[in-house]
Amino acid sequence: MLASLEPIHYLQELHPQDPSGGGMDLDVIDEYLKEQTRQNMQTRTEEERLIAENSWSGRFAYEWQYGGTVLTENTCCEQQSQQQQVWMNLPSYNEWGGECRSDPPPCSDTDSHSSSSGYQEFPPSPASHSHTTSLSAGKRKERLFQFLYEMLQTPHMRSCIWWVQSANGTFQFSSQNKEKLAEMWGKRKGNRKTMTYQKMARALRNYSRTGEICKVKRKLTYQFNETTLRGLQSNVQKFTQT
DNA sequence: TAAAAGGGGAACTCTA
DNA sequence: GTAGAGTTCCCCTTTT
Repeated sequence: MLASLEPIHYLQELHPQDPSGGGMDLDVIDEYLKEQTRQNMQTRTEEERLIAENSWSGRFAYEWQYGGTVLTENTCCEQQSQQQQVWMNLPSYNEWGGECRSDPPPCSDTDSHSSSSGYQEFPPSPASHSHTTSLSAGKRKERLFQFLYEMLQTPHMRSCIWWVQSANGTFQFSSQNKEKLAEMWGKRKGNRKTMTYQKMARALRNYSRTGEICKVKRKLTYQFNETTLRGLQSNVQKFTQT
């Protein structure tokens, strides 16, 4: 499903480098991309419009759990104008390949295996802003799998994390940029110390006990279970309907 | 063989 | 006070 909306060649054309390759200076790229993103908001490419067929205007998948009182009108509007989150067309349930597998099929069909060098710290600001706002409002905290799902729906994050098979919820971290993603998670949570991939992976392993996410026998690859994925998808649908 | 990744126990923090 | 959800540390094993 997503694969059809997000042909590999699209990404290859946009960002011909390997997502995990490079060893680039992320801070520099970060700054650069922030600037680029601001500009791109106004001049999105035709390809981006295609991929954003089900464009979603800036709300996060997890917000429903906050009871819908997450954002002030101001922050919400700010986000929408700053960040047109691209919302992928997600799979129907019958495409699910079963429960979490420990031995996934070869990923020749990696549907959004990013070639993006377009790392951008996400979100441009809403995370810390809306998140703290929501927390102070006494709502549930954002959970790691929600954060990861959000990142997976963010095209600019494809240098850090991407779908291997969106249809069954399989995703992969970039070996180059996984630490950056972990840092973002740590910042969003407001941790005292810097979050590392190792620590984030520890949290991910805890998910295997609850079954929300399980490890796949492939390097840096994990998989949402059906229920989790369904929940995350339906959250978004609720938002798009309201 | 070394480095990277994966794994898990256990104590700890933070928040609802 | 309690439970949930991580976070942090540490050490070991497996894979590349």
